[in-house]
Amino acid sequence: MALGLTLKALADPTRRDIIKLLKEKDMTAGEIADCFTISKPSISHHLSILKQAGLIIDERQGQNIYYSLNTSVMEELIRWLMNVTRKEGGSADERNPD
Amino acid sequence: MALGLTLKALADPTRRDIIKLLKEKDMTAGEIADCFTISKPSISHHLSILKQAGLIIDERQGQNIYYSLNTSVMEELIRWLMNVTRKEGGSADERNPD
DNA sequence: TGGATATTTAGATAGTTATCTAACTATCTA
DNA sequence: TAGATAGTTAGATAACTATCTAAATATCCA
Repeated sequence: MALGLTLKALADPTRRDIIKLLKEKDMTAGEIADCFTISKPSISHHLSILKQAGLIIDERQGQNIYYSLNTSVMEELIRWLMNVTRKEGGSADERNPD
Repeated sequence: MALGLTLKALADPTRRDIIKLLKEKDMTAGEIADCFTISKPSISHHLSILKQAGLIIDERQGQNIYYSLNTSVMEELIRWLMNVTRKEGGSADERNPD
C-alpha cells in the first residue's frame, strides 16, 4: 500500500512544488512556506503528508526543522511504472514487483 | 497540469488494479467490472478518469467498448520522477522538463 | 526563567471524490 | 421494430482533503 501513499502525496500540485524546491537544496519549514502564498499550517500539513509517504525526511537543528528529499520511494514508483509500461519479456525477477 | 491528472488517476487502488489488468490484455468495460465487487457505474467512473488522464484508450466494437493501456503518459511521469530523483549534472535538455 | 522565534496541532469549513441506485443511450438480433 | 445486452449519465450521499485561524509545543538566548 506504500504506492498509494506515494501517489496521493504526489497528486497535489503544492506538494510537487515542494519536492521541486527540495531537489535544489534542503530547506527549513519556514523557508519552504515563504515560497508559497498559503499559510504556514497548510504547508506543515503538506510536509506531514510527504513525510508520511517517505518522500521527504525531517531533521531538527535547533529551532529549525530541515527537510530533504528521499528519492528511494520515487525510485520504487519508477520501477512500478516501468513494470506496467513494459511490453512482456524480461526475467522472472523483473515481473510483478507489486 | 497533465501530470496532476495522471497522478490523481493513479492514486486510487481500484484504478491501479484496472491498469494491471489492462497490462495483460485489452478488455471490455464489462469484463473489467466483473473483476471487481463494486458496481458497474463505479467502474465506468474510474474508466472515465483513467481515460481523461490519457492512461487508457477506448474503442467501441459493436456492443462492447474495449479498453487498452496507453503507456506514453506513464513514460512522461517516469521522466518527471527521474528528473526529480537525479543528482545534478546532465545536459540542458535533461533539466527541468516540468 | 521569560520572551522571541519556528513549527506543529486542533478544530472548523468548503470543496472534492468514490460509491450507490435508477434511468438513459447505443448496438445487435430475431 | 421490439427485446436483450453493454455501457454511461444523473442525482444523492458519506467520506476525505485542503485550507484557514487560534492555540500549543519546542528551542534558543538574554
